[in-house]
Amino acid sequence: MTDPLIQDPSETEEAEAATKQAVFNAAERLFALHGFQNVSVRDITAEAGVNLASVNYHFGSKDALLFEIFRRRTSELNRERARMLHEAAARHDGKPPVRDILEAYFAPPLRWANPDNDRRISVQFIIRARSEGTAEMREVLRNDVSHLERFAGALMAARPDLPKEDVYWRLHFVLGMVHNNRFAEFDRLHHLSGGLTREGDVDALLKRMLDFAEAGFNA
Amino acid sequence: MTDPLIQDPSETEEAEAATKQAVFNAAERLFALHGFQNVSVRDITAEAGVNLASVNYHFGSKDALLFEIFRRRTSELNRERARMLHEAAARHDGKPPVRDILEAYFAPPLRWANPDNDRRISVQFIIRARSEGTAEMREVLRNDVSHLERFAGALMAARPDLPKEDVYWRLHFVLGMVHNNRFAEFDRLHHLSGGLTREGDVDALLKRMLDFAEAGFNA
DNA sequence: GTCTATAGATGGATAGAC
DNA sequence: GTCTATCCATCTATAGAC
Repeated sequence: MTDPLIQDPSETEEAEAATKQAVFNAAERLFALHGFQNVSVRDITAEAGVNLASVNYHFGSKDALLFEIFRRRTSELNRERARMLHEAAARHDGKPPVRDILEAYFAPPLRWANPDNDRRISVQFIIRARSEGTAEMREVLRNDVSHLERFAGALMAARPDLPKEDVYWRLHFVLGMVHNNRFAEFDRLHHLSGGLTREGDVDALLKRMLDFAEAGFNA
Repeated sequence: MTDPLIQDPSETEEAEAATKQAVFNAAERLFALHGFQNVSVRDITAEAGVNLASVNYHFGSKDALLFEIFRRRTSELNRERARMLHEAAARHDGKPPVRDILEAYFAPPLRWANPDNDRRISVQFIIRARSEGTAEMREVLRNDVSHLERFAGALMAARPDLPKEDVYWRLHFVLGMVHNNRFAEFDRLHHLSGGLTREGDVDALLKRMLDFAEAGFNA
């Protein structure tokens, strides 16, 4: 690399990585805010400040870009949940109580959604993927139940007296609570309550969710 | 109307109404199953067995058709909920308990979703509208909180000891439980539970939801 | 690698014949 | 009122110049 005409490869890689990352971030943000079908490749490249062909060059296609964002974010989120569940198990001789299990599921997306957290937008992206995702993404969601199985198993161990059928249904209700935490729903609630509710206080929201879900689960 | 060449106007009106109704039904079904953006005017007219121009002739535009379905179905659903809430109040001297209030909110969409009910698809349409709706529809949802205010007020009367802020948050959690009742989520739950859960039994599902929500609300 | 220009496909809307 | 043919806008993807 003594030839001054040859650009430092690390610089080239960094520039390439920077463009790719700019596209990734802009796409995640726009998809999360406006929905998958309402955002065009032109919108993304304009937001990222790169040329129109960048999406296809770096990701292959719009759908492939969407899928890569989806895969990375769900993977990161579920890993964090699994880690918290593991820690809860370690604290309780392998048998954590219901509330600790639910906290391992609730806390990661709530922390991400903190107003001063960079990942705030990622939560909205993931929630949107659940209802607007492509067939490919829904297939992944449908088949990748492994992380949910860990939580279902932990709940059954915590409440061995409860029929498994009941555990699954109550888990379904708990999931509904999480998936409903969208910007639009918070806005509506804020409007309805005359400004009483403030979703910015994630610690308070986590406690509210846990109080409700724990009581419901142990009904 | 003695001239046999003049068609009976009621027949004409019926034919027109039949075409319009066919478009309405096909659109509701396709939108509910595949999402708003994934269904074209061509898909709708093909499904309805009418010509391509029918949508614009009878409804003005694709968006206007979408909005008309949305308006009619949400109106019908909320009227049924209001009626049940009114009946619950009549049964309890104007102060129904939490469980009866929640039942008035839960029961109508669950009854509609019964497998042998024609309105089964309408519930899915409404749920989809909440996340995929146009700006116009979301604006209606945001502003038309009147029916939710009735339920919030009833809950506050049932639990005057509870801070209003808590009532709103718990109502938010309850709404999440309802909005999560989609085909895709039921499929996923069915897959996860190894077939233990059967959402076809709406009476059993209503009881499960009420047990969970009542306990959560009274936590 | 970047960017422009454009191909190729799709969809909403409409004119005009019947 | 119905239906066909078509216009026009938009979008993804890509070829080719630099």
